[in-house]
Amino acid sequence: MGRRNDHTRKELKEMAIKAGVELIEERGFQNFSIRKVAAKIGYSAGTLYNVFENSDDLVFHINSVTLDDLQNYIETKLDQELKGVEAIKRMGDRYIEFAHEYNSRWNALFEYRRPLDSELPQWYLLKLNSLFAIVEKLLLPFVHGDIESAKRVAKVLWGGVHGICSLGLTQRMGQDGTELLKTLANSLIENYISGLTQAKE
Amino acid sequence: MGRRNDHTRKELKEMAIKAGVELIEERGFQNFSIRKVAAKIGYSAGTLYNVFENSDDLVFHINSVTLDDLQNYIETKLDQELKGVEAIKRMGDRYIEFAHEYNSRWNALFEYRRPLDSELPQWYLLKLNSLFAIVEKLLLPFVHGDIESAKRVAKVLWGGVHGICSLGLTQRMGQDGTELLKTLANSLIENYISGLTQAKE
DNA sequence: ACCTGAACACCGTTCAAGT
DNA sequence: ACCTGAACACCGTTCAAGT
Repeated sequence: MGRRNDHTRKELKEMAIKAGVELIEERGFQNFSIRKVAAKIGYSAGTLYNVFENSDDLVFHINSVTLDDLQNYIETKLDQELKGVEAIKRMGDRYIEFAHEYNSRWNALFEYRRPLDSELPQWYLLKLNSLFAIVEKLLLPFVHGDIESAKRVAKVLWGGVHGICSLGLTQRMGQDGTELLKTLANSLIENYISGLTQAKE
Repeated sequence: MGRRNDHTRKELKEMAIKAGVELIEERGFQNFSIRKVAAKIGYSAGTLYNVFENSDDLVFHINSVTLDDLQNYIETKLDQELKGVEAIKRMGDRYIEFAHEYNSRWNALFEYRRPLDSELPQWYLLKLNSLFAIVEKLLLPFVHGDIESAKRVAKVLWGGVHGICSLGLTQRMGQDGTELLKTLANSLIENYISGLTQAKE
């Protein structure tokens, strides 16, 4: 036993995150464990504690990769031609598609339901922020450029679409498939914005 | 060891569910285990396997109690005077209050994020249905009495409010308190319905 | 028939001891 | 300095054996 020095700290971290992503993807989050990740990369479990605070910390890093992939998925498939409400509806569609296609990893994003007082890591919150920012930008025209309003509206829409997707994919609204969920999300986006702009005039 | 027959099967089941509710309430879902529930009621863990299929089955029964409490919480606090949109907005408020007040149990409701193909128990789905039914009934006037439309709109609204509540309470939209979350949910309900009825005319 | 306790195959986490 | 393996305190689940 003892030092091997096969990999740098940084390499180790990357290997573990990659292995974790694969483990969740292949076998679902229920089968995830820090011990399995260690086995997958050929190290002992203890070693991962040199590199991550604990199991939660590793999961947050895995989730961070998933958020990057999600952002990428949404942005690259977002037709630049689309404007305004249509663009936001397309984003909703992409979110639901991603959640369906990468279901285990998307689930992992929300596994950490902690007591109210527990906090998410700061760097993780920043990453979430940049997802919200995409919608905020698209919303500016509807709120006369007021960034605070855009932020609020973005929360309503992301929250709303996420909720429909979440209850839908976990079978809590019946047997609805992704197509219906997209329809519901589109309905939410379209009518909410329509109601909002109506009221302002 | 051996038979005690202190309690009937039914009593045992009720004791376990009650103990589970308390355990989650007091120490959070992370600290829940079927072994702790067994200890709490003075039986061995094995005994609970005579009465529940497995740990998941016990959790579903605990969640069932939570859904009853939620329905009760919403209905008893729902001012009978309120009509239409105002009544639905009040429901959203109550949902968020409940999720905040009984946060651990509310969290437990959504812990079971399983692979897409796993199914929730039939009796549990029926219970969820009766929650949706409350909103559907309130929505009928807005959709010219069309029950299918009411069902769709109810999914959008429950989903939407749940999503705002879920992302909000788990700190995924920032540091927003329940008051702001209620405002967001109200905005969703009001403007969505407004947009919806506008479009129909 | 009902219940227990031990057993099995796992967890996350810590840390003395080895190189 | 880095890494391991054993240890600790847990899990969910099964089942032979006891009353």
